[in-house]
Parts: sequence; C-alpha cells; structure tokens
Amino acid sequence: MSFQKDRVTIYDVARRAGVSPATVSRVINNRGNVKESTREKVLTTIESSHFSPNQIARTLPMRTSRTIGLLAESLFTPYFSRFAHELDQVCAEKGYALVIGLTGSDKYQPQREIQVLKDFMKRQVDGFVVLGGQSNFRNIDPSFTGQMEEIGEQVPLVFVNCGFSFTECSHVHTDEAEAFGKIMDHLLALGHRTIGLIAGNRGKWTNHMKISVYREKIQAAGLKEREELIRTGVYTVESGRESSIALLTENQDMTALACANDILGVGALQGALSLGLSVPGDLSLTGFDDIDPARYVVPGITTVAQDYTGLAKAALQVILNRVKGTGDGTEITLPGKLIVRGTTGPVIP
Amino acid sequence: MSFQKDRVTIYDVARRAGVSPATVSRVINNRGNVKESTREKVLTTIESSHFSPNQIARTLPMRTSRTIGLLAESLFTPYFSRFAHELDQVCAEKGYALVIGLTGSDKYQPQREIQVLKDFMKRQVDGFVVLGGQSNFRNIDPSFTGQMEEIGEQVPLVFVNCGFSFTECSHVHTDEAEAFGKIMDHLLALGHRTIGLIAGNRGKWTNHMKISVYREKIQAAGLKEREELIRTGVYTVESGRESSIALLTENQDMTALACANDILGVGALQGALSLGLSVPGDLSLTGFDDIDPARYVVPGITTVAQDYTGLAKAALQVILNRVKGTGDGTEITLPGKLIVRGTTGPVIP
DNA sequence: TTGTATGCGTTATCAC
DNA sequence: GTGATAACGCATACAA
Repeated sequence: MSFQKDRVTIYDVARRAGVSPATVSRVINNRGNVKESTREKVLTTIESSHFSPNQIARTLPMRTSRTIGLLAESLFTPYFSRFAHELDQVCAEKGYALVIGLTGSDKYQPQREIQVLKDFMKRQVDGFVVLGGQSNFRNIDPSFTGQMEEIGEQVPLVFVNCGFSFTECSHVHTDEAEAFGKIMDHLLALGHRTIGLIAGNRGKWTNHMKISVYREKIQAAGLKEREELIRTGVYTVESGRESSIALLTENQDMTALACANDILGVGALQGALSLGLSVPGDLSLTGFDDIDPARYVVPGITTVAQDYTGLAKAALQVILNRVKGTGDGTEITLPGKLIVRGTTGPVIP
Repeated sequence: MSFQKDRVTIYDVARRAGVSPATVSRVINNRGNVKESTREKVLTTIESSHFSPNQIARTLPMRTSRTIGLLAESLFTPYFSRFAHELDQVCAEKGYALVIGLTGSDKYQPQREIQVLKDFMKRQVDGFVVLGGQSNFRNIDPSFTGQMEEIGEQVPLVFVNCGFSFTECSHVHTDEAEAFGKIMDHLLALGHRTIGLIAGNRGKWTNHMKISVYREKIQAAGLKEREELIRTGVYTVESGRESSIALLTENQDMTALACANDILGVGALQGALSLGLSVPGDLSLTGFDDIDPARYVVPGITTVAQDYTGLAKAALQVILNRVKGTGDGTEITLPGKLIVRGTTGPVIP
C-alpha cells in the first residue's frame, strides 16, 4: 500500500468548479472579492472533492509556516511538560502547530541546543520558545550567547524564566524573586527562626537568586545568617532527600526548610519522614513551581504556583507581535502565587 | 525589525560557486555523481554563505516532510508526557521532528481528534501516533472509527496501547493483561486473600481488561469473588482517595488493593494513610504505569513499568516501514515489568 | 469580479 | 559529471 499518491489540488478544484485556481485560493483564504454564487460553487466543489489545502505549499509564498518551535530540556519533569502543554493549547487556539525539540538535561550540551534551533529554522518555524537548558546558567559560553543572538536576529526568539538577558531576544518569566520572598515571609510569619535552604544547581541563575532572597529575608527578620543551613544540589528527589537528612542531622534546631523546587521538596519530605520526624509538626517544608507531585505526597507541599498558562500566552503573543514587526526584546513578568498546603505550620515551642 | 528577509538559496550558492543549482542540490543530498573538487568547492561556498536548505521547499518535490505527529490527550499526565519525550528522542535520532496535537481529556470530543489529524495532514506529516483519547474506549462511535480508518488509508497511523482494533492501522502496545497478571500474582504470592480493585473509567478498554484479569486470578487462586471489592472511577488522585476510603471502610478484612494506574494508586495511598492505616503493614497497594510520582510518595508504589522507549521506537519504526510500503496493519506487543517498592508486603496475620 | 502569469526554494528528468 | 527545465501546490501582482 502506498500513501500520498494523487492529492487533489486547487487546480483540480478549479477545473471541476469551472473557475481559475486563483479564485479557489481566494475562497480558501477569504481574501479578495469573490461573488457569492461562485464562492458557494467553489465551496461545494471543495467539499465534494475532499480537497484539503497543502500547508507546506502555502508556506513558501506566504513565508509563514504557522508553526512554533519549543526548545526544552525534557518532558520528564512536570515543570517542562506542563508548560509545553499550555503552549500547545494557546498555539492551537491561534491555528499554530507546536513542534518540540528536546535537548536533554543530563549533559552540558550547548551545541545541541543550537543544532535543534537551526533545524527549526530549516523548517521555517515562525518563532522559538526556549525553556531551560543553557539559558538557565549564570556563566554562559560567550560563543553560545553569540550564536543565540545571531539566531534571534533571524527568527523571533523568546526565553522563558531565563536569568541571562539576551539582547535582541524577548523574555517572559515569573517574578521568582518576589515569589520566593513570599515563601520566606510565610515561614517567618509562622514563627520559624531557624530556616534551612536546599538550593538547586550551583551554576544556575535561579539558584543564585534564591540564595540572595533567602539572605535578605533572614537579615530583614533580624536573624543570624548561618551558612551551614544552606545546601546546594541538583534538581532530583535523591538530592533533596540526602540534603534534608544532612541538614536535619547537623542542625537539630532547624524547624523549617525551604527548597528551590518541588522535586527537591519531595525529596526533603522523604528525608524528614525517614528520620521519623513529623511534618509539619517537627519540620515545615516548602517547594517551588507547584507541579502535580507536590499535591500527591502526604502532606501536600506548600509551594509557589507559576502561571503556566500566562507564561505560554505571553510567549506566543510576543512571537506573533515580533512577526508583525512590533516590539524588539520585549520583557514580560508575571507574579507567582503562594499555595499553602500541609507541609507548613506554626512553630511548636 | 523584520525577519526572514533575504534568505540565501541554492541559486545564490550556485552562482557564487560557479555551478548550477542542480549540482548544489546533489551535494546537499549526497545524491548522484559529482566530482570531488566541485563538491568541496560547493561545500565551502555553503559554509561561507551561511546557506541552510529550506526543509519546507524540499518537502514539495520529495513528498516527505520528515515530521511525525503525536495525538495525545494532554501532557499533564506523566504517562503521556513520558511517551512524548521518548518519541521525540527517537524521532530526533532519525532526523524527524515531532509536532504535537493535544485533544484534551476532559470531554468526549472525537471531532477534536479528527480535526487535529486533518490539520496534521495539511501539514504533510509523514505519520501519526495516537495515544489515548477515543481509541481507549470500548464503544466507539462508528462514524469516528470510519473517519479514523479513512485517515489511516491516507497516512500511516499507529495506535499506542489502544484496545480497539482499527483495520488498516497499526498497533503498538504493552501487554497490559499479562502485566496486570504479574501484579495480581505478586499480591497473591504475598499471602493476600482479600484483594480490592480500583479500576478506572468504566468505558475504557483497559479498565474492562483489568477487571477480567482480576477475576481470573481470584478464581484461579480458589478465592471467592466479591463484587463489593471492585470499584470503578476516573484516573484522578481524588477518585483514588475516595474509592480507597470507601473500600477500606466497607471491607475491614481487605489486606491488599490493586489500582488501575499509579495516579489512582497515589490517591489510594492518601486514603489509606488518612484512615490511620499503615502501608504495607495494614494494607498492600499497587499501581500501574510506573510514572515518577509512584516513587515520590512514601512508601514508593509497587507497580508495572511500561517500556516507553520501546513503545516509541516501535511506533516510529512502524510508520517508517509503512512509508516505505512495507507491512500493513502491523501489531507489536511489548512486555511490562513488575517494579516492587514499599507499598506491598506479606500479609500480617 | 475573475483569470493569467510568475515566484516561493527545492528536487527530478532529462539532455549534453 | 554537469546544466537547463519542468514539476511540487499555492499565493498574488497584474491584467482584463
């Protein structure tokens, strides 16, 4: 069996309808003036001949593929897959298709990201959304940023939750600093005075930022900064578990533990429970991102919800605006929302 | 600022290299004979002029877009996003791009699935992979299956873990019946004699199958079938929690509970813990699919792992074979693997 | 309002 | 080996 044999084209429709291909095109695109009677004639012919316009063919003259590319580390982590989901939805609403390119999170592979973007370009994608990967690191290889900006000059490029500021590119992100501040305020308001922090990957911008906010809030509350209460790690459950166990055994007076994201929070919860502690009785715990697993575990993890739908909508809108020529290097910031669940409670004297 | 202004084409390269466009094309595709010296000349010209072939343009004459479409309910559920991830990986390895089309799981909307597939067709996608959605239901609208098969005649179409057998289409799936049998055997081997079942959506094929296997295993073990030990619901944590609480309160002698998937398992675990029960001390619990949350909760959920990579590889291979004209309506079955974690233990007399 | 001719960037079929 | 030239399916400036 063979596929895609003899497709029906606008020429076929035109012949059967007794009009010219141009008229068929006009009807399809609702462009130009066409008499109502011929329009209907064409429409019925399209229907009866099972004609379906070839999007690839129209991409050439129209110079738009109505396709958006998403560059992400993976779809394993709910954080990524959740955003991808929302982006697909908003794309679909506007008649765009979403093509995804995964770069992997296990290695430091900037060349892979560039490669995927260049493949997107070959495919005439109308714009790229970049989530995670190199853009999350603080010290980026200059040759990498150079290539990124070069690409950004040719195709609308928008970074999501990226710390680095690429010129010529657009940025959409949650106000993570303000959001993490809410977490700290929440813990302090509950009376906690000895608060630990499990930060994430040392090289990532967001980690650096969270440590800064942590220090600010601790100082502002008139508390003593204790370096031994801060740990860095990687964004895995195992890392969170090990870090929490280490922090809890070395700091018996610690009553609260803030984690850089929910995955670490899940691990920290596992660690605390494995030590026989009660949460939040003995320890209050927080995460970040509000991924599904945060409400799967018992008790549910207090966290900050990112506005994934809002981020996706903003990202697409920025791209569409840029295609139309509006706005260079837009930057949009959305607030995070504190979600209080069972892992946090008042300090018990 | 404007994008996509003056792209460099093979004509530009040809002119600068002093050859014809045809020769440039030959070099790009490694097709036909071309003298080594001219090949190198063209290659360097391509490099120096930053030429990148337009995949859209070549799709027209070549009649292949090197693109695969994935139709799925959502990317929220790890089951879907995990498969999407693996599919993207195998596609990337073979130079294919993956475009996703989400149909939503909240409504019964067959027309939406057809619509997405038709949009894929307009985009000249080389094949579709269908995961979840209508194909999971037992009683499908005949007009829907008709449309599906019609599409399957025009483009390679492969269903993943689909109960219904579409003629002319291919099928790739985990041997769920055999896998669920392993779960039951595991519980029985641990000495459990009163085993409950939280099945999923009543209309879905997999739910029907799991109930059958459950009955078979109960009978084969010489145990009495008790209808009150079986519950159906939907694939949500809330449903799992409510069902487990109901089962546990109404059947005080129940020592094990098998769930149709991990999401239900997570909910069931929440329910059991909320009743003050110890898991697996008072109750053994199992899930299905081995999604990440199954190992996030405490204790980790005993489950069956699907071979997501294998499924993705098989799905793509089937499509590529069909494009080449090999094999109609292939069917591939992969085994599931029992993963024993902390929620199951021997019955305590 | 409608038709003709040309271009979009590439591959493919011929000749040479 | 290499180069014209015609598809591929559609949009559009221009002409009628």
